[in-house]
Amino acid sequence: MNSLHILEPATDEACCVPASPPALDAEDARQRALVFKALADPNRLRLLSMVKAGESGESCVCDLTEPLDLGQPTVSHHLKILVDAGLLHREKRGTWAYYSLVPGALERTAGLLTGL
Amino acid sequence: MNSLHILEPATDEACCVPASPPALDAEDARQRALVFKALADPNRLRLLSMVKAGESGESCVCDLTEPLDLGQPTVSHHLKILVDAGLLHREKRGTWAYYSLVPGALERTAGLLTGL
DNA sequence: CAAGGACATTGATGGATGTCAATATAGATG
DNA sequence: CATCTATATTGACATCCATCAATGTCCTTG
Repeated sequence: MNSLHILEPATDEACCVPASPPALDAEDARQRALVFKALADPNRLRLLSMVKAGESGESCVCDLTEPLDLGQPTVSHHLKILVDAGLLHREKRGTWAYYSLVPGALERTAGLLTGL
Repeated sequence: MNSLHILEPATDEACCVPASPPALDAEDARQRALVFKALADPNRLRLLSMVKAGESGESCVCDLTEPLDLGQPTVSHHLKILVDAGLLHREKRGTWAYYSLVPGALERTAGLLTGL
């Protein structure tokens, strides 16, 4: 906090009362930043919205590759990042890999923001 | 969507019905990604939480520099990114620059997620 | 078993990003 | 005006990241 909530000493030193302990320790911040890193790419946001919009709740890579203007390896790479961030779930059935939203993941991530 | 919600044609082609139009056009996705890019750094998350925790709702750079383990120019740089993203507000009073949360910004950003 | 298809992995590359040291700016103060 | 202090800006540098081409893996099907 800075100390103008009651008064300043009237002399100098009006500022620079080091803010309360960071309120978010370095490790916690690092963990949360990982999720936002996963969201910090336009194509990954589009992937999430496409998976969410899919009627069955699932989409396979080939469904997702064409609408974006990206190669298949790039889409696989983005999907892996979203899975690692805990936002998407991956299930391999036969030749295809089906991706679906992890239930509640978007809401929990939203809570990371409002609960800062 | 992929067509297993009722049945597969039993033959081939079970997959690869290109997902509905991306549900999020490229430009919209790019804009949203900008906000999440601003959040995708541990030190910026800590800055946000410190500003929010400040009793007066404001913090100056010198309040924020010490708790993090960063130089002053680096903190100024991060703060600028948060301002550009529309998350923080900057007001210069005298020698000091006071940063405060833009009211509702975190909630609106959270809405970007749940409303994907 | 051979061939083909769906997806993942690897390696390379250009571009973005976080950090710092040095410097600039601008307000306060003597 | 000269100096000090708080903050911003610039330039450099190392690292990370998005993308692609090439290749590998695994399943299916003939």
